Amino acid sequence: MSSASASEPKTGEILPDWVRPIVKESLSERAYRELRVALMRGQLRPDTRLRLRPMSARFGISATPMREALLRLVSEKALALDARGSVVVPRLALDQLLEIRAIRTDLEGRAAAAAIASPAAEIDALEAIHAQISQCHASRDFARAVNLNTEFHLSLCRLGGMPILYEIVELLWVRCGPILSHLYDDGVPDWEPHPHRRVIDALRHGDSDAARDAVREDIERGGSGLFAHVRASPAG
Amino acid sequence: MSSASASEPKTGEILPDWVRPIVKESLSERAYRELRVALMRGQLRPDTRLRLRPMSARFGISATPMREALLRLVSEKALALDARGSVVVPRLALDQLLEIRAIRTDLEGRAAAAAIASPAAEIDALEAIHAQISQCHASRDFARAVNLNTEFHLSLCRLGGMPILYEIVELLWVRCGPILSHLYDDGVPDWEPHPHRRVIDALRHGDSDAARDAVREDIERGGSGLFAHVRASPAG
DNA sequence: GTGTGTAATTTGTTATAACAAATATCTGAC
DNA sequence: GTCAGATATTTGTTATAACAAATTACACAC
Repeated sequence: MSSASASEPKTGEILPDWVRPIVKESLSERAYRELRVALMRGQLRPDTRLRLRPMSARFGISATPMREALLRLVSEKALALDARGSVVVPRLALDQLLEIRAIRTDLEGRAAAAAIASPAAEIDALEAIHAQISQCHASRDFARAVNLNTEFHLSLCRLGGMPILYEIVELLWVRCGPILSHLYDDGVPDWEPHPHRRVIDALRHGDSDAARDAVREDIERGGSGLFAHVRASPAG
Repeated sequence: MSSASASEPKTGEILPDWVRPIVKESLSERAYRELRVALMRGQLRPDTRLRLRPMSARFGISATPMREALLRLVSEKALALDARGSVVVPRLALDQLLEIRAIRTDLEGRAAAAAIASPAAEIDALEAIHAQISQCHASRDFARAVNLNTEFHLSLCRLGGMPILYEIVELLWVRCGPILSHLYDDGVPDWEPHPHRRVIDALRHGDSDAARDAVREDIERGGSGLFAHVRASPAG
């Protein structure tokens, strides 16, 4: 799927938008995709067991494509296998959360630096997302703020024009999905200016170093609410 | 598999070494692993088609686990699907090779910096690998040099103690596997001192910045032989 | 009540079969 | 020889069944 899939409309379409590439999606891919967005939206709680046959019944498909979808997410480590071989929603360990943050620092930082080449319209779109985030903060709609924050980071990452890097980062976000809903458990940070704003300004000024540093700071200082929902790392 | 698998013996084992954790490996996992090492060793040429039933016959298993193994490698982008849905060994595009190199710069650099905490024995092991590489250069055994070079980088990466980062980097190496055998097509670089050596020295001195910079330089200056075997990047 | 054994069910895994679409092979006309 | 068309085979996909191992349910003793 991937590169030929619906992920990147990208090229300026002349055709009316009901003309879209025929994507013949297999049953396993559809199940995969649905489970993936459910994960990213925090709709699957850690330790939830996803048994094969009940799941395939819920999706109205047979065991074979269901298993393919589940195993694919396992291979991406968005899901995991317990001792029995059952698929479960994994619980992040502290080590893992810290490591993911460090990797995101590198990769999202690089993407942000590369994003200074973006057309102004794309930067405007980024700013629009952040404006919505600010609104959600004001109205204390944290559930939506979480999803918008994810969208901000992934959109920025996409602007970097590095598809391989983007997919890696996206996988890292999926892995954090099950605990992302607790992002604001510590309350709304009162940074002034908000790092997102600094990113946007840096992009507008073509300052790649500033863009990189701003994202890095956003990653490093944010997300404190997640740590409470993380498993103490195993002894080893 | 991964975290519970055989990848990390790690903890100082007291038990005799014939006592090893019983790994009940499913048929699909075995096929997956074999294909993966074949890829990493460059034994599968780009554009090779891996048809489902012939492959399952070759492995002596049925189509179901064979398909699982193939689709898993597809999801890791170590393999790809052509228009027909057949699994093929992908041909890297120039953009992709450049992007992989950039990402490796970040991630292997971070791992190298983190590796300064490694015990001396591990650094010795790294040095031993590089010594073998030098021997291969002298005897012009490039096939082995390629594999040893991979081993050097992955071992260094493992020393960083960041398992998530390690797996990402390993996937990037697998993706380069099919063209890796051409690493020395441009001849043996006559860098003095070899960046590997600078890495080792930096680790011994606990100089994380130097370690990071040395790996980065190794990545950025090396691998020129690969570019001839890369597909011109698609227009978009 | 608590425990213990057995039976029934459910689990993941693998093999096999059915299906449509695509590919390959063959046949025959010219 | 070349080309057209029909047939046969092979392709990926999905469903179903068979299997062993694990889990659960349940009945019965104490």
